[in-house]
Amino acid sequence: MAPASDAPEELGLRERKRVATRQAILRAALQVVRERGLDNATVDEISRVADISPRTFFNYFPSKEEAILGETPSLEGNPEVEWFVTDRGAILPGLARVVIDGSNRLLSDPELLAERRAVTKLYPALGVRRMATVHNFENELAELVTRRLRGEFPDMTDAETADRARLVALTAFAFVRHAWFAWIDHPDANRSLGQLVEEAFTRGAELVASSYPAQVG
Amino acid sequence: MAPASDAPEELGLRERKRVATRQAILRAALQVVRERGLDNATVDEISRVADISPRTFFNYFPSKEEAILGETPSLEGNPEVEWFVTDRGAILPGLARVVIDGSNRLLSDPELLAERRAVTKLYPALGVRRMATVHNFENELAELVTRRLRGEFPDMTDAETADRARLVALTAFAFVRHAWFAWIDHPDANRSLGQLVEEAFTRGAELVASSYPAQVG
DNA sequence: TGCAATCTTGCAGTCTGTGCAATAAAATCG
DNA sequence: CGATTTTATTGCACAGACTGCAAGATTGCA
Repeated sequence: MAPASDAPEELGLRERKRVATRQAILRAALQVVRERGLDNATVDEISRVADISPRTFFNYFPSKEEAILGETPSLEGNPEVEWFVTDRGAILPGLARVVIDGSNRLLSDPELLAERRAVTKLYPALGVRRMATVHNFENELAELVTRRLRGEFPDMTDAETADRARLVALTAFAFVRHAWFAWIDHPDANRSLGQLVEEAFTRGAELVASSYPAQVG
Repeated sequence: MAPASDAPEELGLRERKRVATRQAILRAALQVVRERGLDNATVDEISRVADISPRTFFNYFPSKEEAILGETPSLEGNPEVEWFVTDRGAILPGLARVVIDGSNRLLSDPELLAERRAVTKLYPALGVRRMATVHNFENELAELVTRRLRGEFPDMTDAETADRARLVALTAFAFVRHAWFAWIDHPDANRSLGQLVEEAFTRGAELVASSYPAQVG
């Protein structure tokens, strides 16, 4: 067996080509948007630059926006997940830890990331689109919280559990989004996305605490 | 001058027709989705049912989804807005009040609303779309909070103000969304959307308080 | 009644996205 | 290595969303 490490070793020719093509499309999409503007960034043009047929484009991405926006965040393969569902500490900070880990893992290709950030800032319409794709991540969070609550409060009804899980997930997600926006606005290499997420959680907590008299239940 | 009440009196023929056509499209869209399913709900079909040309459809709605989803929530004409910007009480509950008022105003056509709720529940893809349209409302909230913060803390830099305003808006928005989802899931006439919003804010505050030790700043 | 403003509609055209089948390339196996 | 199976690329045809334009119909108004 090949080493089970996470280093991308020992990929077949096919796999390697696939990764390369995907990367070529991602780069081409950004390049075309940058050069021709978002409106003129057609699939035909992107495909031409990426040197593939337009039909092949849709074998890699389900829509033009996905190619421009890149991969959606996901809990997939996040090692903190299993810890979180069995942990019994405060739930929001726990969830923060999960997301922070995911954020730091996201830094696969800093170059593309920076360009994407610039493009997102330039065309707010893309941010709207991102909202939609990121909705899946939100659902993943809710599902994760549900799993934990089921273990922590086995006597709750399913409806109650789902309802509470959504409250937790939505709240956490709001803080994550705040961090994300701050990161988009500030091309500030000093603070990583993970750090911004951490800040958002604590500042969010302070905000809520200052708005509602502390009434720990 | 005509009475400044909100009753739709004294509209010209043209205006009345316009309203009627818009309503016809809204109804037709939901009907077609319900009868033929979301995938088969084409603009052509909706237009046929609404008895207008497909071209006219796009004179009323910029996209098919807008017609299915109906009007986007907005702060437009919300009387609580002016109160909020000058109020100096806790900010989150104040924002809650603004949104609750808006929620209650939303009950224009209960029949359409109920059907839309059912359709949204049946096709999760629509919920994703809604996220996108509702993003504008989020920005309105952020803008509103910015106005208030500028008055309340004139010494803050613009960047700080904008950053904090977004934190407030996103947090409030998370609670609103929780209420919205609960409302979608529970066709429970007992609790209005406004009440659900109110609950979401208090429960959200409790959640945060229980997760972070009370440290009122 | 007649002119001006506004609406509706058809038409032509662009672009996204999909199913299908042929072709090409890579993996696998004897 | 050569044959076979699996998977990827591509072209083609087509459905459907959406837009600009200009002609024709309606409504508002003097």
